[in-house]
Amino acid sequence: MPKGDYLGEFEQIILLAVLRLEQDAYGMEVRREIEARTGRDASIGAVYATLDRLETKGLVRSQELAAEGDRGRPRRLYKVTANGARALERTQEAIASMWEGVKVRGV
Amino acid sequence: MPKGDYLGEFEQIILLAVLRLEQDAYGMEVRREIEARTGRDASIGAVYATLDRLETKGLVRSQELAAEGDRGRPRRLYKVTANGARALERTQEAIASMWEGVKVRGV
DNA sequence: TAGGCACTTCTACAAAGTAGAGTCAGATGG
DNA sequence: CCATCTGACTCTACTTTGTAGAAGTGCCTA
Repeated sequence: MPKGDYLGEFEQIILLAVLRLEQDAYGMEVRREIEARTGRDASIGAVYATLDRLETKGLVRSQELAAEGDRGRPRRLYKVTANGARALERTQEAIASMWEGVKVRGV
Repeated sequence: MPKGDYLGEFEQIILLAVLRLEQDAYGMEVRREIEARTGRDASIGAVYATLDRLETKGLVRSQELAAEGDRGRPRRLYKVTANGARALERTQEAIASMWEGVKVRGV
């Protein structure tokens, strides 16, 4: 059974947002995606700090993209690494195995 | 959409273990359940500290149970409160909504 | 009465979560 | 052209969670 570490709750959310956004995964957009999907109003600082930490752990990697025609400064595009995907799976499996057969009220 | 706070990763695991164990949810057993289900070898200190914090937040409540015929000191039995159940649902829903339609490798 | 077992408490520190002010680069417009 | 608006990212600082392991408690047994 899995050894190694698990992702924090917000780390999972961020990683999933990056996965969903594919070519569009930069900080501000990640934040918007989370807001759109879950209604959770994460502060921009929280998002970037978490992306940073995930990058340090090798779970995402990023590349700066010069602003083409766009306004403002260049954006930093994120992508989930293979390790990131694995960590996501591992974490989700652990939680799923705890949910198995559990009923909490109507669910 | 949900406002309010979300459970940490380990908090979810602990809460689920307490739910599963029903009448048997005391510290050491919670730890064993997690080990059995997920293979995760949580330290006993981690388990109790988390149960404590969940109790402070009103997500579980506990009662001391005198050891009847059993050996050792009395055990402290935990139960998930209605708020605890709600927090669990909220957190799980948020993560599920982020997973929706996402494919990570074979999954 | 020294140890051992089953459990809980305590202490201390590392990692994750969070907010918000600050900075950067262009766009707008008075 | 300077003020300020917008979209984006960086930094700083602090709180909450996660984690380990030693210490304490109460009973049991050699």
